[in-house]
Amino acid sequence: MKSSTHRLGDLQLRILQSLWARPDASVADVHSELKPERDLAHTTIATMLRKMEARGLVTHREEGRSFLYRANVAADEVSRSVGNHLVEKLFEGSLSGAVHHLLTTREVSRAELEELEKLIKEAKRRSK
Amino acid sequence: MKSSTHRLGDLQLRILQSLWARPDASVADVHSELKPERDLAHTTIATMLRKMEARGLVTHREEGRSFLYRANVAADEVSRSVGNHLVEKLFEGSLSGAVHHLLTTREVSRAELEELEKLIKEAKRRSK
DNA sequence: ACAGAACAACGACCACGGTAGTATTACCTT
DNA sequence: AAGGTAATACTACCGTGGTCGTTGTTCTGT
Repeated sequence: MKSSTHRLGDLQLRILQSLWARPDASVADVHSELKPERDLAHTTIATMLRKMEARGLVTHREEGRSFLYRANVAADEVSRSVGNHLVEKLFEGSLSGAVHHLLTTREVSRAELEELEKLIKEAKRRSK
Repeated sequence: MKSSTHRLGDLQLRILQSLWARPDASVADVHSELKPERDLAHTTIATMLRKMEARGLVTHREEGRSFLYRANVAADEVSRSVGNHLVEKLFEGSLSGAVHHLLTTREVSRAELEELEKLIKEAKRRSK
């Protein structure tokens, strides 16, 4: 729905993922969750969230003296947008080209291959 | 091999694609090829190429009074890097998650599905 | 020989992701 | 009441993608 949900920085994406996992999250919540992987200042998270709110990615409501942030874009929406953009730009819209590349350049377990086969069978059935 | 080939802007990627299609290309070549889709100034391409050279993405050699640019990163390398980065960040490393998302949110033709099945069979055989 | 085209070099500017320090305010504890 | 604590607001800064204009140089056509 929203325009250009694709260009998202790594931190923004990570913050969104943190928000998707819960109904609400304060700055401190997000900060402490990200602490192990990225040792950022509290204010960095706060600033980022404010910037993200300005772009419509999140919203907040007041709860006492804290803000509780909530994601304003769905995980589906973002992955669709980013994924499509990638396939479009990198593989000229060819899905099989994209998948082929993923298959040949990554380690793919047997289980994952089986899973993929199932997915494709299902897609075929659906498109029937 | 090179560090962080992943973060590439749209224009940079487009320029690389243009370079991959030929052995050498002058600024004018790239500019005229991109003209229909993006009406950019000649200097924009030149500046971008210079910046990209500073980052090791391309190289140039002098040919008379023009520069002939050549891609210094392989197409494979870039798509692998970008693709992996995406799967990592967006689907926590799950390839099937990524493919699943692509399958369910895009229009996929029957022919493409067949193509995918073939790819998977091949991958299974190879991993045997 | 001179005007103009072609081209690289350089600098400028904007947007934005990322990062954080400082200021301010409000609350809590002793 | 005072001092510490926790929270947001504001400002600033850097890197970089993207976009050009200007300038200087060199080549070329008449």
